[in-house]
Amino acid sequence: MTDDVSPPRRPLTLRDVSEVSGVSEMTVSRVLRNRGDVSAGTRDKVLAAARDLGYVPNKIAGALASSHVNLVAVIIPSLSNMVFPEVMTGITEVLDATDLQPVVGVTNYSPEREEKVLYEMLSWRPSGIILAGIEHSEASRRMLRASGIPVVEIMDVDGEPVDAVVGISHRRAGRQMAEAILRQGFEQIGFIGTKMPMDHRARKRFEGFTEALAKRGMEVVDQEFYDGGSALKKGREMTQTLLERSPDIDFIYYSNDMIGAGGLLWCLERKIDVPGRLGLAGFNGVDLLDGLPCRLATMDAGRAEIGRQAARIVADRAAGVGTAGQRIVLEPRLQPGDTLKRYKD
Amino acid sequence: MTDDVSPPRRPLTLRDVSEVSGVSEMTVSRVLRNRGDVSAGTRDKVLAAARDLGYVPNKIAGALASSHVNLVAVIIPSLSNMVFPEVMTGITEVLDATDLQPVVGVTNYSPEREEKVLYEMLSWRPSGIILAGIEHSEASRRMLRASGIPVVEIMDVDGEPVDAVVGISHRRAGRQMAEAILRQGFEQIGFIGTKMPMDHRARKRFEGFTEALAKRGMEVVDQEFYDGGSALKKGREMTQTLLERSPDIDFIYYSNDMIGAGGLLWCLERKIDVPGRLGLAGFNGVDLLDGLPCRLATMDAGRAEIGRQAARIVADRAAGVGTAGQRIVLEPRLQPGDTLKRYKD
DNA sequence: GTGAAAGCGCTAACAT
DNA sequence: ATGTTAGCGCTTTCAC
Repeated sequence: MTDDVSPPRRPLTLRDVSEVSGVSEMTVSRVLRNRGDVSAGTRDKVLAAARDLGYVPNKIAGALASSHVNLVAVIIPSLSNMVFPEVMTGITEVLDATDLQPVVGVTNYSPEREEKVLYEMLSWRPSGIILAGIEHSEASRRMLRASGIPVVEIMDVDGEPVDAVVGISHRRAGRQMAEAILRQGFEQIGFIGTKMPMDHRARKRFEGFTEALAKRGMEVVDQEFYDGGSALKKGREMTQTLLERSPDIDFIYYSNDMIGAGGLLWCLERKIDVPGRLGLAGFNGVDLLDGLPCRLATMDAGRAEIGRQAARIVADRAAGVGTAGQRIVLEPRLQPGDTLKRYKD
Repeated sequence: MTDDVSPPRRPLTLRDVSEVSGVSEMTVSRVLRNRGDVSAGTRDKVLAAARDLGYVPNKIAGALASSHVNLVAVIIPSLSNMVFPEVMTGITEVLDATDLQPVVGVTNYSPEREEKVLYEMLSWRPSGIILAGIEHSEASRRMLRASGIPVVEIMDVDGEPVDAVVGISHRRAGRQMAEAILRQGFEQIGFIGTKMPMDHRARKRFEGFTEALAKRGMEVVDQEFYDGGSALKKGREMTQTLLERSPDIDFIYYSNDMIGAGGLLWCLERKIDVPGRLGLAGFNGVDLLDGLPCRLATMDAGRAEIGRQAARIVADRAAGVGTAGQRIVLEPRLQPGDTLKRYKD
């Protein structure tokens, strides 16, 4: 083995490895990709040369020549969210067993950014695209369709997917939560949520929720929307605001677990009887809730499972098996915790 | 404008746009990259053709031809962490003003995975690499050096960087926290942390911490380490364990805010006088703390700022300005909150 | 302002 | 088991 090389002015190429090992570029290429038959001797020579030189293949050239890219674009609205990291875990878990590599792009819930990120990623011709949500700009949908690449929209199934879709019905999740609440005899129901325009899934849950109430001739008696800042703190503040404005409220439905947890902490401090005097529920089933003094009722969307299924679809399609336009609808799981059940049903 | 096209069997190329618009490939290329002089008329024809066809450039070919890739590889240990998303925010903020695009890879604190992700990313010849931590396998360091690409190691400055580095000294952060605690007259100090081998920064903080105690002839009287699960819950459980085993403890230093918050919640429930009977401190300055009933003492590492500085270095180097081997040391900021100060100093 | 030719570093396909 | 040829879709360079 030679000395450590000093930083090269020109990136190394197959040719360099070929010259050092005395083997043709083609054979070097074969060795480096474990493709075709290569004798053990040649193999070792090549590997040694590549290692000594510190050669790293140029996938740009490789991809152009083979028109094959082992990248899967994953486009999500946010990282600070607790929910998408879990989806990523599921995706990685499945892709790790293949030669596909996830590449993450973040949109910050902005359709314009989504369009830009999508364009950028498509221009690298990935083997598949996984993107959060089912609402996209018309231009984005056109790009997706025109790409000819397997597309999996995740999280939400309420709408018209471009190709495959894996998720839950958020409308249904909202409906189910409303029904569970009504079943416990709560009657004055308030809502605290994110400002909607950006978050379609939260909006759909709210719609399903109010719809189920309406079916019983009821409606949300008061509501409050927030927009950034520490979710836990916001939950606290908004819960106080809501209860001061509408003291009769006996249940609050939160659009996510973080603000719900804030509300719960506030109630516990105030010694409010939960759920006797006031019931609470959130959405997501986040890990965090495990550490709270009492467990917030919530609904788990099975995010890791969504990631796994989406990755599986992409992996299959990339391998040439599997069919376009699959639709996988998962069932949200109600987790009653300690803040919902006044009676055993 | 023509009808919407049906999904093409073959991805579109410049040549397609060229034929439709009746302009040479070269000119089409110029228009699409806003390069060189093109007459307004030609320009419009080309743009219209590209839009109608739904053409998305092939960056693989472009990158090969120009040997220029507008990607910045960002390699981090985890997404579920609350800290890296903030770093990403800082990175994105700066790169958004350039034509560079961050691409995220996740290592799950595994050196082997780091090596693999790094190799994979280097093979796409990005314009820069930002990676968390300063400890890497020898093979990884060799790859980084050999790549000739600007490298910025972030978060931690205690060690020998490959090239540039932006972060804080975690050893110093640990030392400072110990000093702040001693200044408040605490004497029986316990520690609760992550199992170390994976997390070098937590280890260094602990080392700095014990070192500062040792300087006063003191040591950590008891400690407890954890390894996964809900951090909040673990914080709770381990705090209980520690205090039952060593009831004399009057301060607990946590290796991060999440377990610290769990401990704090547990103390509040037990009506333990904080910080009179027991002081608490964590590390990171996470947003979450804002929503707790009382503010945990912590130390902010300026994560967004780290991201911004790292991105700035990469952007400058990619633009040909700036020099290799920069070293930016940020100062951790103590946030005393409500769980540290028994006296005004 | 526009076009033609050459080639980026690799791999598919076909020799041998 | 190994080598040769052609070309992936762009951009650089130079010519007009």
